[in-house]
Amino acid sequence: MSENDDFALRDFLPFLLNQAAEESSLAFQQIYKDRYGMLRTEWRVLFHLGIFGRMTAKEIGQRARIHKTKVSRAVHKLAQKRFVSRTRDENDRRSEHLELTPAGEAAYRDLRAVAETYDMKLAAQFTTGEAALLRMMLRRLAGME
Amino acid sequence: MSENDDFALRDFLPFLLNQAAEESSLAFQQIYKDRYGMLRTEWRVLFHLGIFGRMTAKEIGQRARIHKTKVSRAVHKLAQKRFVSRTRDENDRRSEHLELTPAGEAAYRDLRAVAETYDMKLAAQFTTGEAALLRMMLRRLAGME
DNA sequence: CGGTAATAGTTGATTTTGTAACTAACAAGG
DNA sequence: CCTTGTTAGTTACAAAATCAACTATTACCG
Repeated sequence: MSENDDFALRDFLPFLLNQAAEESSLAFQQIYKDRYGMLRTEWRVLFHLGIFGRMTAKEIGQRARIHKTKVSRAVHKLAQKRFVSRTRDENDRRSEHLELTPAGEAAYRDLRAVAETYDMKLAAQFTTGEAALLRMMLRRLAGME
Repeated sequence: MSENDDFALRDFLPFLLNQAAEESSLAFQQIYKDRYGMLRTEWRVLFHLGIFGRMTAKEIGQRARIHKTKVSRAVHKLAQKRFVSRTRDENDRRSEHLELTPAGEAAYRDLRAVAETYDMKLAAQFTTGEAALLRMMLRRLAGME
């Protein structure tokens, strides 16, 4: 039997990253799910529109690295909830521009406030320098440089 | 419209952690999927048995924070593949002890070697000290201290 | 003991995701 | 124009995750 190998699962980065991601998403997930019945992709789309303003589904997918079918379904649900409006591009009628409605804006602002507080709480476990380094390293690992 | 807010999605830790986790898991996932037809939970269970030796489904779930239905299904598939053997506990016949078969051992050793190499490659993006700090911070975020 | 509660693990129904194929619109070359 | 190729987005079907209910067994307590 190969017990006590020197390989430590608790140090394996993909494992560790997943555990940290799951754990740190939990409480925030609960909020956007309970308050607005949203899924992960939905709040991401909502935030993208809240931060960058009007954009197309494709642009969102590229920025957030979300597959187009996921974006499509998220946009559909957000539109059902009257959080986003969709208007066809008159020059290229394949694509449509997405924008937050006032209700969507309100939800975004609410969740953004929650996110800010939440993020600060997470980061407070470290020194300012450590937290900055962490974000930098995560961006590099995510290929978001 | 609320464009250009000071909130930056690319710095939001739950988002960042998820992106890093997904990106860094991708290539490794491809390997255990292609070579052994495994899912994420399956290789996790395999690794737990490989590292810690004989244990029950419940223990695995607790250590890895995986829900019991996920563990149950993963164990089922690993047993189908003849990678784990199951033997009932004679004192408490509700639970059963799981153990890697020789074939399971082989798969574990193979994947462990891949994981080690892969982890080193990921960590090589940083200095030794940075990498150690990263793992420490991730463990803290994951509640694995 | 006997009945209720707790535990290990499984199964089934519902939701969500992933993959591939599809529609509609535009582009480019002949 | 017309054929072929590309692009934005949707839909259909299969795979997987989630949640609740279930079985079998053991523990607790009057």
